[in-house]
Amino acid sequence: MENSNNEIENLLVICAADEGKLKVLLKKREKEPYYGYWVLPGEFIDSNITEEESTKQIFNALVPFDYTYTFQGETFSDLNRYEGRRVIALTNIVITDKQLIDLKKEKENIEWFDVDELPKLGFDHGKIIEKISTELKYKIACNYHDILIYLFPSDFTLSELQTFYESMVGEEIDRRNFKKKITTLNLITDTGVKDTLSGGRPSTLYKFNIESMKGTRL
Amino acid sequence: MENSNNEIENLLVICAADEGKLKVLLKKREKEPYYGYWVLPGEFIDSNITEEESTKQIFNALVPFDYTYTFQGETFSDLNRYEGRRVIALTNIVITDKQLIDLKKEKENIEWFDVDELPKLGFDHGKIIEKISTELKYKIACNYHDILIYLFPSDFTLSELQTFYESMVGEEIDRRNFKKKITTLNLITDTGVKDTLSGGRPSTLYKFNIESMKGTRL
DNA sequence: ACAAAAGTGTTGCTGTTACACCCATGG
DNA sequence: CCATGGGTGTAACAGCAACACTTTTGT
Repeated sequence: MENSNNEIENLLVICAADEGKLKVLLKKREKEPYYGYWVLPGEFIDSNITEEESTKQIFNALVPFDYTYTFQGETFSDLNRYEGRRVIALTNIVITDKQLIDLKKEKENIEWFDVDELPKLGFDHGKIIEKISTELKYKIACNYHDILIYLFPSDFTLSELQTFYESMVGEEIDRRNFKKKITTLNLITDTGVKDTLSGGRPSTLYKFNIESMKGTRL
Repeated sequence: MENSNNEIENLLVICAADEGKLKVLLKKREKEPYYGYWVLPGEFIDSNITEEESTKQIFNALVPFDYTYTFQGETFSDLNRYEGRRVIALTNIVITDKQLIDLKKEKENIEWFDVDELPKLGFDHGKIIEKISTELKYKIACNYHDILIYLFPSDFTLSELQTFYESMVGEEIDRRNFKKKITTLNLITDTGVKDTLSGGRPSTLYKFNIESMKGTRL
């Protein structure tokens, strides 16, 4: 066979870290099928648009600025995954900063959800998010530190980072040992600023040392 | 947009371990474009065949038995990757045993190549193999031991395994330390059989302990 | 007897775990 | 002054790296 004919969609899994949890941005669907359900933002693509352009386009339809980091996820191709038809879903993971999106969130039909506490999802998007978040957790657990830079672009406290890290690897870590680990690896720098928003003693705000993190793969 | 129209192909990266190296099975192309070049075996797919069926079909067109392990690789979608058209390439990595395929190789137009010493390849298949073999190397380096079971299904010597492992992680390891590592993890069992084919003292043949390896991810 | 490859143990080092008390702030 | 959360050091242990000589076979 020298030709074929398929429908393709590009789905975005837009991720951010907040309150020590991995969040994903979902959109409330405005038409049938699955009217009113939550789904991953996406669009059908045709053979004249690149995956990257499509990703940017979907993202910009939600918020008016650019993301900093994206990479391809698994492709889903079950025969009946889209209303009985086989629409192949490419997925792209977009890492962004939750605060940025919150600032400009005038739209009522998009919302962040904790990946472990999802609402009712349309199509097979529940399965997709589950697979991709598992993959992300493995990557972070396997010390692909690069991803953390994008999840924590601005200053953060050690507790924030630790809580997030713990939820990714699924186990608790001693505070002192955690600090030792990342300071030994030279991953963070004290910004000199303190955060007084928490209940007790103000916590130091850190930022990542971008140089030390490039290619720090286990 | 609620419909789209795309050409899709499924490409197989069929892998085996031999002489301590990662090998990939290529096919000599029998028509234009790229007549006579080496390419990944594959086929165009349509919306009525599953990815798994297609993978099996492509594999069986080359050899008359089944593979034991397969998983999805990256998807390639550059606008002009297929003769100026955008044909989206799904990839599937198939892990098999080189000896099996050698036994039945009556075909002249398929051949194993070392992933680091490839011939002239058609289309963008060089780039595809490079990306996927890098990914595979990372997985093996990150202790996804499962893959090794399928690359070494039959008895093997420690040197064989070590040479292969070294070429995957890109560094040399002390023989004693390597043995210590995998015996501590309980990964292998002495089969009692010796291999007298090498030059010197006969080497012990081992097999993997399948039970100990399930989910041994870092 | 020699060449080729396999087999084996010990020591130091380094990174990891376990663990508890004091400090700075707000109410 | 009390509640809340943040900050810090040390000692035992485990896993990892470095290292060289002996054994078994074929020729």
